Amino acid sequence: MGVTKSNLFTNNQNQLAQVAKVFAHPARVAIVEHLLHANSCINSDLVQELGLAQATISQHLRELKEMGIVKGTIEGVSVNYCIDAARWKETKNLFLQFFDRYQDLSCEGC
Amino acid sequence: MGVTKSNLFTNNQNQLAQVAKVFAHPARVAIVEHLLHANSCINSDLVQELGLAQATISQHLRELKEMGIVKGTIEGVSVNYCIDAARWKETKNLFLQFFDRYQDLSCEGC
DNA sequence: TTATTACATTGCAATATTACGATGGATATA
DNA sequence: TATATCCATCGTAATATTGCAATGTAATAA
Repeated sequence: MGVTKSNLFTNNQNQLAQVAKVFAHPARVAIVEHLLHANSCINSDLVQELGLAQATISQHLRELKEMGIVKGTIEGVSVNYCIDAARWKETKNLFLQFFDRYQDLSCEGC
Repeated sequence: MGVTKSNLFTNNQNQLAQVAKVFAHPARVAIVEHLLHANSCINSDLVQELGLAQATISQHLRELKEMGIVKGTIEGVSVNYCIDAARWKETKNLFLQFFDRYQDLSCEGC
């Protein structure tokens, strides 16, 4: 019926899926990459950079903020966005652990 | 209007987003983890393991196959699924490169 | 005060995703 | 041949996501 049955899965699986969702859209990947590159920027920079409407950028930034990967600081009229370094490391480790958990990939059946 | 504007982004960004989509659902994370753990299994194993309907598991397996991370081999009546080791490494590296591309996270503005 | 700038939020339309029952094809077994 | 098993696909329903115009808010500039 279109609703993910989160209760069937482990916390770790749900957590990884939720973080993966953040990177599951090229606009958000682009925003994160731009922030990593530029250290910080404002909404209108991203509108220029990506070519999406202001409202759309704002919405993607909101999701990134909700996930904690990005944080915004009010600076006069504008809001300065940047990567939350601590959360970035956490996220990175979540993926690293997932990929490193199994080293012995030896499929006999295939 | 609800359609991702892929043309606005780089190949790398679209590629990463597409792979991330695979992990953006806990059922697919669970399937991949089970396959990594068990080396290989059949559809009905996953139905038992996850508690989702057979048709739903089949659909998730299809997406994993389309992304190349999982491959299926016909074995008598059933289909034996396993992780494609080469693709797994590629995917892992895609994420590692993304996370490693920027080491100097020093936000002065925030 | 008025205008401008920078964003967030809301509301809408289009599309995508998730889930399952039902059906059907293919292979094995009695 | 008849029956059972395994699984892909189709059709359907519910929900989620994407994108934008319009509107609202708050701070600054004229």
